[in-house]
This record gives sequence, C-alpha cells and structure tokens, in this order.
Amino acid sequence: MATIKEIAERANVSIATVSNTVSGKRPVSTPLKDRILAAIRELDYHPNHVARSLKVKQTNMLGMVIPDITNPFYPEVMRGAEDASRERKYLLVTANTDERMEREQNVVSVLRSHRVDGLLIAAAPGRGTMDHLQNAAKTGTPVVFLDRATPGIGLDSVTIDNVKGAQDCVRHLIRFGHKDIAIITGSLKLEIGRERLKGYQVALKEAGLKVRRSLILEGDFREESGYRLAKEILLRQHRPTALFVCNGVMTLGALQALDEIGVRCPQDVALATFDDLPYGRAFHPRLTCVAQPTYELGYKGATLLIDRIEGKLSGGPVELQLTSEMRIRESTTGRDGDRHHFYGDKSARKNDGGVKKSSRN
Amino acid sequence: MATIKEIAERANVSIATVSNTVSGKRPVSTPLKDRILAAIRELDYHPNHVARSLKVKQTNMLGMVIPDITNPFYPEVMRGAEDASRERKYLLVTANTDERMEREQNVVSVLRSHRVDGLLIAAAPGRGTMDHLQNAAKTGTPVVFLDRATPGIGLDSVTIDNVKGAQDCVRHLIRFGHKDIAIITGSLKLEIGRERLKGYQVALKEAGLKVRRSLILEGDFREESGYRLAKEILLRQHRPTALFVCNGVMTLGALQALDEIGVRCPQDVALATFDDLPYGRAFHPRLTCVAQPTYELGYKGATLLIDRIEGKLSGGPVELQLTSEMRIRESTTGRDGDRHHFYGDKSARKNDGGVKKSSRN
DNA sequence: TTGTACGCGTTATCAG
DNA sequence: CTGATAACGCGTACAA
Repeated sequence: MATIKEIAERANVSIATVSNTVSGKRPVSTPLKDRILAAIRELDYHPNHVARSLKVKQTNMLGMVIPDITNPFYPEVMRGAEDASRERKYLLVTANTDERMEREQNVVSVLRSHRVDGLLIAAAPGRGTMDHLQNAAKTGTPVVFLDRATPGIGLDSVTIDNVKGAQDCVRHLIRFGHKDIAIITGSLKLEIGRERLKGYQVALKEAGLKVRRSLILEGDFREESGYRLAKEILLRQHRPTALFVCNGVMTLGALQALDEIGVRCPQDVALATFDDLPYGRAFHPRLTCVAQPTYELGYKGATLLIDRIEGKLSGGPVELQLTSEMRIRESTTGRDGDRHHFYGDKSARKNDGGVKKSSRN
Repeated sequence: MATIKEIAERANVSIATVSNTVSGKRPVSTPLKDRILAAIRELDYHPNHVARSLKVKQTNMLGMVIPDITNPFYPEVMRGAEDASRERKYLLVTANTDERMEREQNVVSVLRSHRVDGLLIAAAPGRGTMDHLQNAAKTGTPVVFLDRATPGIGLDSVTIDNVKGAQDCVRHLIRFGHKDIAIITGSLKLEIGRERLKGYQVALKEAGLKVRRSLILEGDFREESGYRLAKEILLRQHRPTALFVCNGVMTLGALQALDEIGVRCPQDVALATFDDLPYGRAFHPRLTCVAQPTYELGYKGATLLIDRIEGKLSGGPVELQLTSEMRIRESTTGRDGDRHHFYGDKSARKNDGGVKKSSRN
C-alpha cells in the first residue's frame, strides 16, 4: 500500500508538503497541491492511520461494549452512537460480552491495547467488579456508562429514569383495576434491575396495595427467563390478572409462554413491559410499554464521551438522564391506541427526548 | 499509560526481555519473568497494539460493512463473524452504510486508512461501482462478500442459494393450491434480488403457471416498501391468494399493511417469506419462511477472510454457498408446524448447515 | 511556502 | 538467555 513518501516522490515534493495538503493544517500552493492530489489518486493512497495514531497518541476509535447485539434493544443504541461518532470523526468498535463479566474484562483489555480513545459500556452483571473500568478511566481512557450504570463510581453515564418508567407502567395497570400484578424483574445484581423493581413497589404502595413477595419473580433480562417465569406464575392456582415484564426480550419469552398454555392477552391477563420492541408492530396484541429513547441513548452517550475525550468537560462526572415514554396499546386495554401512526413514529427518532442533566462535582 | 520501557526500567531488564515475556516468542528465565509480570500488574500495562501494528504491518482488525444493523438479519451475522474473529485473535469493526453506496465507499476508505487486515462486505445496491472494493483487494486488503455478492468480480464470497430458497417457498404455495401468487422482490439492482425473483419464476413455470408481470412488485428490502407494495396489491380488484415476500423486514411492513386494510392471514391471503425473523415466534400467524443460516454466514465469512489474510488459501476466489431451510408454519397452512420446539431450535445454531464449496481458479 | 530530522512504542536482528 | 539498536509511516518543530 502506498505511503506518504511514495506520494512525495511521485509529486516531486517533500513529505511535509504532502502531509499538509492531506491534513489541510498548513496552506500549500495550488500547483503543488494539484500534483499531489493526482499522485494520491493514481496510487490509491490512504493515509496510514496507525502511524498517525502512534505519533499523535490518539486513535480516533471508540470502544463500545454491550451484552448482546442480538437483543433488539442494542442495535438502535449502536446506530445512535455510530452516527454521533461519525459526525465527530471517530470510528466505533463494538464488542459483545454475552452478559459475562469475564468476557467484559477481556474485551476491555483488548480495546485498551488497541488504544481506543474512550469506552462506552453497557455493563454485564457482576459482583461489584468494576476495577477494569476504573483502571481504564484512571489511566486516561474515559468511560461512559450506557443504560446500565453503577451508582457512585464517579464516572460519566447516560441512563433513563427506570423507577419512573416502571412506576408509570404499573400505575397504568392499577388504573385499569388490576390488584394482582406480578412482576418479572431483570437481574437484581444490576442497579437497573433493582430500580425497575422499586418503581413497581412504589406504584403499588401509593395505591394502597400491598407488595407480595410471591408476585415478584427474578429473571435475568434474557428471553428464556421470561418464558420460564411467565409459565410458572400463570400456571398457579391463583393467577395474577396482570403481568409487568422488565424488558423486551423477556416479554418475547412471556408471550411464548402465554401461547403455549393457552392464556389469552389481554382477556385472561394484561401485559405491560419495559422496552418498545422495534418490530412490536407486528405482534398481536400490540404491547403496552414504556419506550426508551434508544437511539438517543447511544447518540448522547457517544457525544458525552467525545466531549470528555476532547477535554470539553471541565467538572466531575456528568450523569445524563433521559426520560422514557409510556405507550398504551391493546395488551392492557384491548384497544389499540396507535395502530395507524406507525410510520409517523420514525420521524421522532432524532428528537431530543427530554433531557435532565444533573452534574455534580 | 505505561509503556514497555517503563516496565523494563521497573523490572531492571531490557525492553527486549519484556517484549519476549509478553509475546512468549523467546524463552525468558523465571526470575526475570516474575519481576516483569509483577511490574506489568502494578503499572496496569497494556501492550500498545498501535505501535505493534506499525511494526508488524498487521492490525488484527477486520472491517465489516453492512447496510443496516437495525435489520434483524444482521446482528446474528455479526455474532457469527465476531465469534470467529475472537477465536482467531482478530477484532471486528462494524460500520453501517444505510444502504447507500456513497457511504459504503466512505466507510471502506476509513477502514483502509485504519489498515484493517481484511473486509467483510454486505454490499449496498449500486450501479456496478465496485472499484473501491477491487482497489482494496488489489492493494492487499482481502475482501469477502457476505450474503450479497457480485458475480464474476473475482473475489471470495459466502452466500446462500437464493434461487432454490425462493423456489422452495413458491413451490410450497403452489402445493397448497395457490395459482395467483404475487411477489414483493428486493432491489433488482442486487444480484440477490434478481436471484430470488428467478426462483419464483422457475417455480411457477415448472408448475405450468404463467408468470404475470402485474404480480411482480419491486421493493428495496426495506420495511416501508413491503408496507406500500402489499397495500397496493391487496387493494386490487382481483386480489392474489398468496404473497411471497423477499425478505424479513419487508414482511413486517406487509403484515402492517394486512392489518390496516383488514385482510386476514392465512384465511384471506397466504404469506411466505425469505428470512426467519429472530422474534417471529411472537407473531400471529407464525410465518412460513425459508430461513437463512445467518450465524454461520458470519462465522464462515470471517473464517474465510482470515484464512485468506493468513495465506492459507492458495488458489483463486473461494465461493462458499450455504443452504437455506424451509420452515412451514401457519401463515400458509393455518396450522402451526413447530410451535412447541422454539427453544430447541437454538442448539442448532452452530451447526454446519450444509456447505457446498465451489472454488474456481 | 517548502524541506529535514527526530520521535512515537514495538518487534526483529544481531551480537554478547 | 539477554541487551542494544534499526526500522515501521507519519506529524511536527525548526531551518531554509
């Protein structure tokens, strides 16, 4: 592959001049520039970003680590992050951890070796082992938590208000007269799992309903647990009249369970869930849910990270919190609230989505 | 961030010795090794892969370019590619092109600047403009086409048998007595789009049915076109009794259209589609489809690419072709063929899936 | 405006 | 087995 030196020779100039025309940092006279541009085209020259990175100590790469790309929640987040990265001239490198802490540590290590300029993390559930991330931050690789944050760790994050989201959902169920509301939670090792459970509890209490342990089932945010736990609870003698599931993929499992045991929704049991699955429009019944601003989560996360990398943030950790949005559909009401507005939804994608910024120093 | 030099100083050895203990290329005595390992731990040393890449002229990065990560077909492909990459110690960098050739060219250029060792491409529809890929291959960056190949370009590829897949699907519809079968094709600018259309035509002809132009609608593999074209054809005076849609996301659009105009499936119209959507289990009716081995497509593509990079392939272009699998469900039969085997499916994920290898030199 | 020389952190070669 | 040193391709003083 052609080097800057070869371009210089072919154009009869010094390498400095080639560098200057490519980067545009210093002006170059038109005749030289033309010769150089021609040489670049003829030799199909692509500046060696590796050498450049070594020299300027900056790779213009961002590392994104997520639990599982096949969870439909993440591709949208990635799109947001990628768009923001591209706008700011960064390349996004994504890696899956399979929800395993061991893999996360390994992936972060690899990414650090590759000298990514910063890390975007949707954490895997782990027993408080955040050393690999704190070390990275300490040695100059900024870290931004995405969606799943660890409180009090002193790092930037962008999350959503999980307590409120869950609370909204459960309130809605209560308003429709439900008293026996079961919850399938996510992993309670994750703050996000605990927060959603809390929203459920708060909503029940404020309505004067009591929180019954038997109606709280701990899942792990994966499809199989939704399937297994829904089956378990719906086969009980005394079946709850409503079910609140704490993320989208567990809901897919739950729907499967409903189907197999012949329980109808919403006639036999109402269903509300966290996450609006991107292809949920094709489901019957359509699901009442609290939708997260996934695209923005990624977009804002990457923007925050790059601002941090480029020293545009002076103070302590920035904790962005986005708000979720309740979408009421037939899985709780029997009527479909928005079936005729699907394509309209898409335009809202890049919207701001209501940001609360709380920065503490 | 700590450098090899700092480790050497702290351990009182030369940098060469540090390099040797890290890489394991040359033996190092135990006492020295222990001191070095200790220093590495204390300083949280991560070898600078950028400097290494510059020296060894190999980044251990693979570039993957796909049209749209939010198309559920691709995340599985990515997983396969990522798993293969990890096993062979490569880092996978993925970028979206939004189905736009201009973006694809840009992305490939960026990836080449970053000196990825090879490129995995699911091409965007373009007017025969493959120069950016041929240039890459010519200057030492191997390219393998994934899923969407350009025939006769002289590059490696891994695809599936699209003609047969479409043929199987349409044959199945014919067997169920359908004579008026409409097709929503993908972009006919893409070989893959033309192949699927061909399978449809062949199946009709072999059954003695005639191919009617009015039943062929050209989409673009995106959801909106499925919606629009399904709506158009189902509102005609003489409505076809069956519809064959050429990929998963267009089917989502079509389902939406059915719903809006109150046409029931399969009672009013039978539906068969390319791609088994990962969350199709939650649909009603469940869809008859020809499923592609997505995970393997990625896995085998990355493996092929790495073999090429490492010089393990001597001859000319390798063209791997995987076989797809017909899955008959209620959208064509009214009965659900496999509703009780969903979780069993997953174990088949890493299977070989029937490979035909055709290498021409 | 243009050219020269040095260093970024590694690996590889060669001498001890 | 261990150590010194020359590249790798580029950016950037500094000199012209």
